[in-house]
Amino acid sequence: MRADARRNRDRIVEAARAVVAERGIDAPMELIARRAEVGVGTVYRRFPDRNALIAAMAGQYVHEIDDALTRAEAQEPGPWAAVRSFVMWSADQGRGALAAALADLPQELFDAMPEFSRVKSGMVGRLDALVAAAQERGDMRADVGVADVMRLLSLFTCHADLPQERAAHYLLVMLDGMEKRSDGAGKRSDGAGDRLDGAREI
Amino acid sequence: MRADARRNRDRIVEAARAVVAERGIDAPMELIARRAEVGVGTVYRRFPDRNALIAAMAGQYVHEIDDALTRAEAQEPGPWAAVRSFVMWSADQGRGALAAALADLPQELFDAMPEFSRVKSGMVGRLDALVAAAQERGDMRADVGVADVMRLLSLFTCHADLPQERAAHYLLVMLDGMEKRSDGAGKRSDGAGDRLDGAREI
DNA sequence: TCCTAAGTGGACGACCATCTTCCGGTTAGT
DNA sequence: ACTAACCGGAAGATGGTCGTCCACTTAGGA
Repeated sequence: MRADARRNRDRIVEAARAVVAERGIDAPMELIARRAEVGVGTVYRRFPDRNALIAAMAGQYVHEIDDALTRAEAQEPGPWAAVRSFVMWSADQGRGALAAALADLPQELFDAMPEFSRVKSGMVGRLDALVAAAQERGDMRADVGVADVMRLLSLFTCHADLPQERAAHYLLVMLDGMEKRSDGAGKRSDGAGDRLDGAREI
Repeated sequence: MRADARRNRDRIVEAARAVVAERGIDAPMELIARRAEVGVGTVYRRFPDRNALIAAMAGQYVHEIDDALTRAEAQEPGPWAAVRSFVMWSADQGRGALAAALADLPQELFDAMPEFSRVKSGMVGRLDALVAAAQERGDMRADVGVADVMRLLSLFTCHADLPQERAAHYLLVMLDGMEKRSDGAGKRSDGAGDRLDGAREI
């Protein structure tokens, strides 16, 4: 493969990520090509069809997330700190928007990417373990689960019209709300804060 | 207008609301017709084109919201209670999803509905006054504004995959977080809760 | 430098989803 | 019983996206 071709391939995957993040999973190929500063023909030379491109992009993305989780596990002092750090990393740079877009992949395409689902479910499992450990240690409220963490993550980051730093603030507030406090400040005036039940359902 | 025609007209508007809420502003006419249990022809007999239907639906919707706000103002004991009540009413029955869908109306259509924008901005103004009053009285944190209220509302209610009662819980937690507490419990461990700045920008 | 395999852009035909029209058959209400 | 109003849904018109094709360009070895 020629050097310029390699370069273009990378730019295309990069562009696909950006465009899918902001226009959803159905973003037209031409938009992706244009963002990569490349003709449509070039895209189709590298990827047999649209699905192949999406698959390549999703594969790269899920690995990136997986690595981030590994880093958080290794570098943070404890499970709760790791969860926090991972969540904030995910909220960065519109990664949440991409996740949300990928969430409505056609089932057919999803099935065609066994590795994607493998890495993804492994990652979710590890995050789940982290949450459980944090709760075990008493660092985190017991009535929220991975499902809540993931949901808030996608909620706060999948809207292009929500300024990024604002999303980060909301997330910090929510994370803060999930933290267990020993001073009793966690008691809410109308008990609403205690009704985050039904967690753990993935 | 014959009685059955009148009945069908209402069902069509109702169907449009439901379908737009769950499929977005670009939902196909046939889906709306089918939901109303009516042929496409019937829809076009009542509304000259797609835009006319959307406009009728949006007009009805904005008035409904306006009325709800009026009710909240009248029936609740104070401004903060009114805000809470209005927010929770809005979160009900997928109204947030509809609001989100209407948020990306084509500008052209938006301009063609002067009444819609009039009622809407009047409503936002009144809500703003309510928030200001609540803050004046010391019932609500001073560092959040209507913008935050509206954003959270749409955030939590515009996702079909977020179970409704879960969205309501999150909202309650957030509303609770906006409430001013005199016992000092509002002080958060890392100060994140104090960084909700930039409010009031509509 | 020259040569050529590899690469490139973008016009274009095929295809599909949706809008809107139209008309033969049905029905509410007098 | 009569008819003006109404109904459903087939079908033409339209617009947008996919993927192909080919004339032109370029990287990189001889």
